[in-house]
Amino acid sequence: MKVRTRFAPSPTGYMHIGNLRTALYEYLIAKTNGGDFILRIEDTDQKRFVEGAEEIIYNTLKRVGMNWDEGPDIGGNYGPYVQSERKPLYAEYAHKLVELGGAHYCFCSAKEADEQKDDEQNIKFKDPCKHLSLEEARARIAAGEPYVIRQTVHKTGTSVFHDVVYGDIEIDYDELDEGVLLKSDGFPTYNFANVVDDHLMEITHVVRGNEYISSTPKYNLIYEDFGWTPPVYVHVPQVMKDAQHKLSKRNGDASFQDLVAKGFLPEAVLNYICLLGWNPGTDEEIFSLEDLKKVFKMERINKSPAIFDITKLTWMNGCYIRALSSEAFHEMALPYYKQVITRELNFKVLSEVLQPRTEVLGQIPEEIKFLENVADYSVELYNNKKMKTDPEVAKKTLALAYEALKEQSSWDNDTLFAALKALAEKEGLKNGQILYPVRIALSGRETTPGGATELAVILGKEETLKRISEALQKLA
RNA sequence: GGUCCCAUCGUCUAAUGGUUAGGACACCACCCUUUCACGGUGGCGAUACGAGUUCGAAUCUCGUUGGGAUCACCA
Repeated sequence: MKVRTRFAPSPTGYMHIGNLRTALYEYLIAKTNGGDFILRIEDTDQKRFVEGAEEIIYNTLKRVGMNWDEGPDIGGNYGPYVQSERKPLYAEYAHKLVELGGAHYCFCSAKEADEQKDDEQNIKFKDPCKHLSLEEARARIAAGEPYVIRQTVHKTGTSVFHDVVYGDIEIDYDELDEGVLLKSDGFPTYNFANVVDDHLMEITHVVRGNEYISSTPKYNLIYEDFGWTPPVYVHVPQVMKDAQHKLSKRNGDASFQDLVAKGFLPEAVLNYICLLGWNPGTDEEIFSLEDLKKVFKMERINKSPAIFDITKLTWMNGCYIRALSSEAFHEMALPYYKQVITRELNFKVLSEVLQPRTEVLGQIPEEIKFLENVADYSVELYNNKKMKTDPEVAKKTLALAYEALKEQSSWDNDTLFAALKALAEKEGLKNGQILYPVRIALSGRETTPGGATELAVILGKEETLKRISEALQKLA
């Protein structure tokens, strides 16, 4: 049987990290088994629908290269792939389930049911409608009375099911509540739509967060009552913000699109989240989606929750940035340059200097804004013990450097560095006594991406000489 | 509260009864070096606790503690 997995998000306007990781695992389980990955939109809750949310889902999956084989936009043999378009189907199956004894009509209001139950005291809603005869129930429906269809838990004892990650799980049937399957607006709940669709779409592996573990026996009961075969279950642990809280939009935690907006590369984010709760069993950590298709094994998914660590993602993003071709990096970095730079610079050299130093693209503007303007700085900066410089030394060496640089006709790093090095030798100075002050003069900062001569190349001859003479005035 | 699940360095994790408990991030030190970074070398640092089974336990069993999930006409 062909492996088929599905990613079934509800369009609530946001793709969070845990969701994306679930999608990744679903994709990989399909692709490592030569199967199909299906996209299904679960929009049965009309109140939560967010305009444009579907687009975010499509764009995110496309951005990371997880192409779906069937879905709302491209169709397939098991459509439609949007649950609101499948509405009549659920009603049909729900009524059928009533006939099969797996569900019953209920005329109680949501409020009535809610008032009866008590979580603390473990009191469940006991539906009086359960005892209505089918004829009576149908008569009331025919009379126009609003109703829902509730699941009937008709078994006792212990339900056992197997999960790829968690092993065998046992839950007593009397723990199961008889939840609503078909709402009074005619839409199914997740609990029902999910089972019907997974069956009709021939989904073989259901991958979802482990918060569904406790309701899985209810779903299995539905499969059983219909005479259908349940899927293989792969419940995955939560992705946490810290030991107590899971990542969520409410906490203001970063979504995939937030991370990308901050300058994280989609490939790096995907690589990182894959390793949250899964590992290949080797020491390797850097994996492209193509690599993962070769090494992923669902049996190696962990049971315990994993905390999302932005520091490690940042490191990994740096790895991806360094692995970029210099052209690719340059192109990606350019928009960030433009945020703070209006003057003409040697951007090509700037990119060469920045690439090994950049971990997140969003850091770039802050790192380079001194190239646009030198912020006011204290002459104390010229004090550096290791370089054996102070404002007095700087005054002298900057003047020498000015003259030496003024005479240079070719303006590249090797030439400039050789010239200043030769100057130091000639004057009996340490390299640093010239280079350090020049770097301060050009940047006004204690540390900079690149050294003195690299900054000079980036700034160009005219601006370099201008900044050195301004520094000399400051030191005078 | 009932039920279910989880528990190795700060974090992500490896070790499917026998390892000086391994790797990665972070941190620290040193090397490289025109500052910073990159790169290299090294260091710090964990089996939650208590019993049991066993020649031998991070690993199996039980208990304790801690955490999480679930108990919607949300998914």
